[in-house]
Amino acid sequence: MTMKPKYKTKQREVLLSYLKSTTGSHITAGDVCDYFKEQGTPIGQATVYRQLESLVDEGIMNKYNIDSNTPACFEYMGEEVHQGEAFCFHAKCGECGKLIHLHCEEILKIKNHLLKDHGFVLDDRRTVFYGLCEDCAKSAE
Amino acid sequence: MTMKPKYKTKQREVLLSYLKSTTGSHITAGDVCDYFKEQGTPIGQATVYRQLESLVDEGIMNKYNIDSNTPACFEYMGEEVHQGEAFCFHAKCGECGKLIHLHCEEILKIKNHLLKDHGFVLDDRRTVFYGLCEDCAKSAE
DNA sequence: CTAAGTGCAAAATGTTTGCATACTT
DNA sequence: AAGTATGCAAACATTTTGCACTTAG
Repeated sequence: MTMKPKYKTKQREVLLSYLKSTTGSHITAGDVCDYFKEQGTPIGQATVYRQLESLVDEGIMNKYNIDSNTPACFEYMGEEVHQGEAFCFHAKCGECGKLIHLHCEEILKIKNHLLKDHGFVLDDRRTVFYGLCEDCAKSAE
Repeated sequence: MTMKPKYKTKQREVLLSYLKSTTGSHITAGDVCDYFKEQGTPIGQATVYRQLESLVDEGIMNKYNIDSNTPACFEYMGEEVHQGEAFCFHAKCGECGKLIHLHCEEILKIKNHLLKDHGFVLDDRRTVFYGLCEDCAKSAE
């Protein structure tokens, strides 16, 4: 577990506040950099990347790797401790790129199955289901 | 669907034959390039990437994006037509990198659930479950 | 005062592209 | 002959790193 002490810097504070404001949607490191640049208070990209990485370690942010060659997606998860209670899966449409949040109980079954029958501890926050959303599935066929 | 006519070139043949020999494991584009270089019969990396991409479109190979900043993983799926019948999910250990193949029926339930309740057509071949394998889960705690 | 964070510019990586040449059909 | 594929090198985009400097504890 990467859990070194954390300094409360101005950048981290401002970042965190902005990230919180994006709750429910997804942003890339680039988006974050752009935002602060436009605000006239730019933050070094190295800092953005490093903070984002820390926040993922801390469980405050989630990181999704949709495709190689596509920037990683981050999502604010809240600063409370998530002890395996909160769960949130994502389904990503490979066609239009839409990202669907799945909070339903059904999904938990698969988690239990993986654990019991495969000894595999599923990480809700890092798993993405790929496929086609309703709209794209229709127009595809 | 990207399905242009395909020429039967020497590179494609040799590639396909090698890829077939890797059935059951995973390789990166770099691995493929290295292999042929070592064999003394190098293939241009552009060709490797382009063929790999075609093969994915054709359903002969699968592509997995484990992490950004990590090369994409490819897996040989066979040249027979897979019409939604064959299914194969993967669980990836975020710790040791082990990749587990899941062929069990249980997993199909989630596919149906996503379809019925979310209108989402799950792509078996592109979805990867992230988490911890049995061994790593143990040593982690 | 020490450890950690910042920011810049420079690597590093993986993947894609332009283009002239060679091969398939 | 027409349409693809190949391969090289250059281009790209994202992410990481080295290093001197600043800041938090």
